[in-house]
Amino acid sequence: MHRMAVKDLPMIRERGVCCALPVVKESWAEQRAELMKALADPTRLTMVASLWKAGSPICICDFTAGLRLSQPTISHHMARLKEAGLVESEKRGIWVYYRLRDKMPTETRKLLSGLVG
Amino acid sequence: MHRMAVKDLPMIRERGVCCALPVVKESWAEQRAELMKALADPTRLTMVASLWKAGSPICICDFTAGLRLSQPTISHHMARLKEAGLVESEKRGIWVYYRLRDKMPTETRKLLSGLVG
DNA sequence: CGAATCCATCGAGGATTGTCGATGGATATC
DNA sequence: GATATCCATCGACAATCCTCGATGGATTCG
Repeated sequence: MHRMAVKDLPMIRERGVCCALPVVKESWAEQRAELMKALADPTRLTMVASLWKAGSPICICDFTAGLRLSQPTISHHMARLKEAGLVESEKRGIWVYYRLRDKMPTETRKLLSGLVG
Repeated sequence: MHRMAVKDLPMIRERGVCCALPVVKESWAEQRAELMKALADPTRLTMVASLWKAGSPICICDFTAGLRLSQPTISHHMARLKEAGLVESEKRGIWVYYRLRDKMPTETRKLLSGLVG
């Protein structure tokens, strides 16, 4: 990537006029930040990574057993992932199985790939 | 990616024994979650995207002017990015220029590429 | 039917976060 | 030296988040 050399930094700049380069809020930032928040937790990252690597549904009870957190906390984290559109669930008897969502935006899938794979 | 069909889900499972599949906390999760937290904010995402696309240092005063936030808030967000090892700064007169950090882990750079590019 | 298991939801406590105004240091201009 | 500009830090406030115990619905086993 091309990068401006340090010595090329403007030495002089008109004081009080700071908009030499227009910086505006990115339109996608809000939505993308929501996705990042859903992934900004070690427990949820582990959940996503496990589901990704397993390639098959995992009972939530296995997360409750394997991670060192209470059952409500595990349930809360999984609900958070579901709300973000990352996982989907299916009830099977008294058990509930979670898996990565089938239909995911390409960019989201790419992001997960970079995170986990 | 191979995905187990719904009908292949185990119908019966021994009650009270939930560790059919060992799920353990991923070793990289903690560190990676810190990086995700740094990126889990629309303002900071915009900052990183602007620096990425510009390919050259940007005066922080341009962020203060362009984004609709107070100067201390902009400064705080940038400090957060710096703390996460995503940007580095250089003082030039009374101005401070920020740029994406030169030496960044490959995985981090890949993540940014998927986010911004 | 009664007991046991799995799970989601509720309510609460403590920690973290995003935002701002106020303040002061550093630097350049007059 | 006095003044003005840029910026980081501090203190504070409201909002959000992570975690847990308690509770109740759903389901299965005896």
